[in-house]
Amino acid sequence: MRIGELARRAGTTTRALRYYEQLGLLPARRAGNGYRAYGEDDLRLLRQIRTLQDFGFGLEETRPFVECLQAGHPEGDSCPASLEVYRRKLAELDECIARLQEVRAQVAEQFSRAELARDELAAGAGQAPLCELATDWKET
Amino acid sequence: MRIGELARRAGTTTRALRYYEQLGLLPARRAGNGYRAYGEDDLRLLRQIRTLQDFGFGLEETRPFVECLQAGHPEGDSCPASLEVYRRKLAELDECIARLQEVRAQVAEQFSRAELARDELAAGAGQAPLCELATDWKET
DNA sequence: GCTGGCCTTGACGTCGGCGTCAAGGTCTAC
DNA sequence: GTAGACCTTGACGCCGACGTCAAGGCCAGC
Repeated sequence: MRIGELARRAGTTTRALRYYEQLGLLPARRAGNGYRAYGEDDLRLLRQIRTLQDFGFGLEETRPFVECLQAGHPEGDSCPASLEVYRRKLAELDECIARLQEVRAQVAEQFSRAELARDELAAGAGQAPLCELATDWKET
Repeated sequence: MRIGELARRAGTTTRALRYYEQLGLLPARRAGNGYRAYGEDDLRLLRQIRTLQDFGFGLEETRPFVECLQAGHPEGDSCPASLEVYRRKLAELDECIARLQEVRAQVAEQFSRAELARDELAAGAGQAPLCELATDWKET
């Protein structure tokens, strides 16, 4: 299988595959004419990479999984190094989610405060004077 | 006030200030010698920028707030455009948090599945045969 | 033999928010 | 007059994961 077909079957681009090879992540054999030659195993490696990328893993973080598959293990996460990456990622996600939630709370607070201030200004420009007049009328 | 002092007082760098000016975000008057000259108002603008940046706002997203202050409003979020940015940001944050939580759940699932598989392999190498032998013993 | 579709390497561009260096001007204090 | 602390502009570097273009090689079908 040549690079174009592999890219199509994995739903990615030839440029990405060349980039992975450059990183040593997905090395390719070469045909006699210099073309990259891939097998079905490479499709598995590539799918592993893409799956993890969809989870937000950086390419370097996918390396243990790829190497695990290359070593002949049944799954990319059958190796301790992969499990360690899972653990680190979970901690990272928890921290990130917590930070975002805190930020969300602060932005929401600023937002409602600003809206309140706006409403008070609007009230001050119309309602309050009218009320004063109204009370004046009642008292007169 | 010159650029160095403003940077120190706002807890940022001169490079950042020059960059903001380049974006037209924080324009500076010039002294006779060509040095940038800032006032206390500029410190307020800058603090507004930094606060929003800490919330994860991009520089372009801070622009409505800065322009609002420059227009003489009491707060950076006293203008409709700023409130709109708040709203967009809240929606963005919600979406981002939701996506991360979904990813977290999927990674956690993969992780526990992988750990289970590992434990079963470990068991398969020792415990399971022992159990079979144990039942054999009972039945024999 | 020629068109068209594949492939090759190399190299520069992208996005954001600056960091960092270079070469030089300005002002103050001694 | 000179050291040193500030300032100026300009330009390249960085991070990650590629996109995009250029110039050229390989191969199948007509």
